[in-house]
Amino acid sequence: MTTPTDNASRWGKIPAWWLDHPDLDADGFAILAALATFADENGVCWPSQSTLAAKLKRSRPTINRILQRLGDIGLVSIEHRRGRDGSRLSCLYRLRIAQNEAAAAQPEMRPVPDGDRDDSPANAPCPTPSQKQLHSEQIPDSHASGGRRPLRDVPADWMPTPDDLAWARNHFSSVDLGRHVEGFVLRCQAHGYRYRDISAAWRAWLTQDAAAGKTQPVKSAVTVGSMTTNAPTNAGHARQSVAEQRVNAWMAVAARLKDAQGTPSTVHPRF
DNA sequence: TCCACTCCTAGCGACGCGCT
DNA sequence: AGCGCGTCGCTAGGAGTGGA
Repeated sequence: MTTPTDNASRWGKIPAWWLDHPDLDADGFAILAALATFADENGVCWPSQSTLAAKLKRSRPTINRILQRLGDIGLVSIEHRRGRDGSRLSCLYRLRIAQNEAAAAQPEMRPVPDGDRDDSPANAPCPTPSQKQLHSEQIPDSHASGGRRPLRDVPADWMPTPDDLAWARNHFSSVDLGRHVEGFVLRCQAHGYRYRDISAAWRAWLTQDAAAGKTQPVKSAVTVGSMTTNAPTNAGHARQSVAEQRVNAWMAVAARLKDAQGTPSTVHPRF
């Protein structure tokens, strides 16, 4: 446990994009913020659930449940730890700091030694001195204009827009988008998820799944620019899902539009 | 628009597990 | 006994819905 003096010298790094995450609520954000105050520059920490519960004035089961949720949506990875003697230690939490953080793109995320590092003062990670706001320019909130949109169910035949597909191809060229769209729709229907902006939600899911390594690579090259798609007539893809076929069709349309407009392929969406 | 009812969810206590 | 965590079941409050 930390003393007030330690708390005064300890602080955390909170990425602004967390606020825009479609599945992150106030409770989840509070825990992320609390974890951030314990985390090192790589977002790694291991305070006990009891400590978090005490800090946030909530019961430990509540903290546990919210942590599970954060793990489910990919903002935190939870690893159970054992001491040298086999005793059970507090869980290790890896905060997802970067928005497009892919598992393979985190070489700086080195494994944590097995020492009994916890939230005690001596082990509280020391924040780097370079965590000042480098970009003071405020980005206008896209939700501020036009009012608050109503929540919508994700229909069974929902498909990403050509812009969504172009964005996905630019950011995750190796991901099987058709399969991911199908999984996204099924997941939303299974859990009853509703969104104000389904496209933004899908992009967020894609980003999370790619970071968590839950996406499947394309079975063969799909080059939007050259209009090459997984044709259903291909014997190797005879079992191509309806969603995949729809996505491929959409990608073909997107490519046509792109070619027609002669615009650069780079898309810069924001969450 | 107001009221009553129903349903869902968050929060919590209690208990159990595995280990020293 | 103590520690850290998972899970079950209960309760209270809020949201949603339908009728007057």
